[in-house]
Amino acid sequence: MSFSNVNLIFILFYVNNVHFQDKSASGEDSDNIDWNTDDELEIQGDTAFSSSSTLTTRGTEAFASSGEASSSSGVPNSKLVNHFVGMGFPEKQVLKAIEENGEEDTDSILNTLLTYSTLEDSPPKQLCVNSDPISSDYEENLPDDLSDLDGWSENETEDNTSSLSEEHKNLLSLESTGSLSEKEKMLLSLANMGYTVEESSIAMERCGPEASIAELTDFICAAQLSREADIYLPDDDLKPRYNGVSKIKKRKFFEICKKKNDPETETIRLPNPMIGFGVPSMQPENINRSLPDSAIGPPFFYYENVALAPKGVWDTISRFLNDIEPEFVDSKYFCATARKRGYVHNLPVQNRFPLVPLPPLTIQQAFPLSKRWWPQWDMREKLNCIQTAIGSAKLTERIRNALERFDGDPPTSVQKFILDECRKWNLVWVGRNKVAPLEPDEVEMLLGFPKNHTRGGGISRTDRYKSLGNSFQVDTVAYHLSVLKDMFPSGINLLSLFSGIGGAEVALHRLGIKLKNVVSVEKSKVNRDIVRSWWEQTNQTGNLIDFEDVQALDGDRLEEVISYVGGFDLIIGGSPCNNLAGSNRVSRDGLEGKDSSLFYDYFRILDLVKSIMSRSS
DNA sequence: CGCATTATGAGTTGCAGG
DNA sequence: CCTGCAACTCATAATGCG
Repeated sequence: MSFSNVNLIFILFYVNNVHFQDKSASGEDSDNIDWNTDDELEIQGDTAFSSSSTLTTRGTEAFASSGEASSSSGVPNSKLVNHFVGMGFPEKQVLKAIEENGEEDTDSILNTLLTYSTLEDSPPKQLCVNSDPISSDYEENLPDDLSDLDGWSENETEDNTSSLSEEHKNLLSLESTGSLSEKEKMLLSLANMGYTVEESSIAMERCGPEASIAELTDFICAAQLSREADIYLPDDDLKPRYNGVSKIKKRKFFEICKKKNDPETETIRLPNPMIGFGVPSMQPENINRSLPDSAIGPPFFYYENVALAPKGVWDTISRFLNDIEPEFVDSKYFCATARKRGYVHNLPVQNRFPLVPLPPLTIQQAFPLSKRWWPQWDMREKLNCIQTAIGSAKLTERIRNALERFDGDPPTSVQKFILDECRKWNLVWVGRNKVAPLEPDEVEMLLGFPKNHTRGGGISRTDRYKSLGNSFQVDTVAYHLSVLKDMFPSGINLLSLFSGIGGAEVALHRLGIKLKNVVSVEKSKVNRDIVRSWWEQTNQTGNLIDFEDVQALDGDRLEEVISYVGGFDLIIGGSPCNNLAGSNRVSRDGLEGKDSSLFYDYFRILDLVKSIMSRSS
C-alpha cells in the first residue's frame, strides 16, 4: 500500500533524474553542432602530438653563453656543460643531450634532459654508460615506443628485461643469485619503480645510507621538480646564477628529506565527522583555510585518493602539493554509500552548492523494493564503500541456508554473522532470506553516474565493477567543483588525469559547466571508450582529446597541448589507489607501489603545466 | 585467451573500559 | 596512560570454463 507510493515516487524521481541529464544536454545541441569538429580534432593515443617538434615557443630564451663558439669541433662548451650539471643532471646525460641537439638550442637540450628524467621505464639506451653514438639515433622514437606499452599490470618477467638498462639487468641477475647487498637491493627497488640507477645512486648518496625508499623517491622527485622549475623559471634574474640556484635547490632537497625523517611532522589526522570543509547538511565549527601563495591558481587543481592510506602517505602527498591541507570527506553525506576520500585542491570553499536532484541518502530510499525483504534486525541505513569486487554467490547461498533453519528471527549469533558479511560485501536484501550484491547499474546510480554509463561497448561485467569501484562519487566531487560555475560562465578547459570512466567530466557537465576542451588521460581503452561514448551521447560541443599514458605526457607534449587549447582552467585527477587501499592483501606497498607511485606523475604534470602557463602569460 | 567466480587478512582507527 | 575489541577498506591472484 504505502509501498506503491514510495515506489512511484522513486520511479518518478529516477526518471526525472535521467531526464534531467537529457534535458541539460539537449538544450544546447539544437543549433550549433559542428559534426566535423570532433572527428578532425580528435586525437587518439599518444602519437598525434608526437615528435613533430613544431613548437613555436621554442628557442626564445637561449642562454647568453650559448651564443658564441658554434663549435664544429667535438668538444662541448664546458660552460654549457657545467650549467646543466649544476642543475643536477648527470654529466653523461648532459654530454649526450648536447651531442644530439647541438649547442645552439639550449631549450632542446633541456627538453631532452627532462625526457631522460621523466620518461623512465624506458628503453635501454638512455642510461647505457658506454653507449655508442649510434644509439642516439634511435632516441627519436622514444615517445612512440612508450605509447605502445600496454596495461599497467605487466609483471616484470624475462619478457620485459630486454627494455631495461644494463645496470638494472645486472641487479636483477644478482638478485636471482641472492647476492645483493642492502644498497643494491635498494637500487633494484628504485629501478623497478622506474627510476634510473644513476639518479637513485645520487639520491642514496645524498640522503644517507639509512634513508627509506620513500625518502629516496621524495628526493628524486624533488630533484625532477627542481630541474623543471629551473627550466621554466619565470624569474630571469635567477637564471644566469647557476651556482646560486643550485645551492637553493640543494637546500630544498635536504629540507624535504629532513622533514620526512621527523615523525612529529606526520600529523595529518582524519576529521570526525569526516565532512572536510563542509557538506550540504553540516559545517565544521571553524574553517581556517589559508592557501600558500605558491598554491594560488590559475590553474585550479583537484587531487583525490583514498582517505585510509598507510601512515605518512597523506603527509607526503600534501607536501608535494604545496603543503595544502587535504580535505577528507565521506560520501555518505552525499549519497547512500560511504566513500572516505581525501581531496587536495586550491578551490574556494565558500558558496558551494550540491547537484540537483539530490540523490537518495539512505538504502531504503535508494532501493525501495528491498524494504519488503529487509529484516528488522538489519539496521543499516548506509552502504559501505563500493569496491572493485563483489560478494560470491556461495556466500549469499550460505546466508540463505543459515536463515532458512529458523522460522522467525534467527539467534543473535547468526544475525551477527550475516550482518558482518552483509557489511563486508555490501549485500542488499532482494527476496525472502535472500541477499545479493549490487548490480552494476545500481552502483552507477549510487555513484552519481547516468544509468548504463558503463554498459555496452564491449566491456565485461567484471570490468564494469572494477571501473566503477575505482571512480569518483560524482555528487561529492561536484559539490567541491560547484564554485567554478560562476567563475567560468563560458566554460572551462579541463586536463583530466587518470580519467577512468569520466567522473570529473560527468560532475562538471551535471553542474552545467560547459566543457570547452577536455584533455583526458586514461590507460584503459574500455574506459576511454566509455568517456567518448558519454561525450557523444551528451552532445558536447567542445573537443575531447584523449591520451593513453600519463608517463608519456612530457613537457613537449604539454606545451603543444597548452598552446592548442590555450591553457587549462582545472587539472583534476585521482591517481591509482590500489597500493594504498585496505582491500589489497597482496601489494599494499604505499605511495611507492607499482601503480600508486603514479601520483608523482600527477605532481610532475601539474607542476609542468603551472610553469608553462605562468611563462606564457 | 576472455571472462566469471572464488578465496585470500592486515593495517589503521575509534572507542569503551580499565 | 593502557589494552582489547569492533569496524572498515577505489584489491589480487588462482582457478575453471567455453
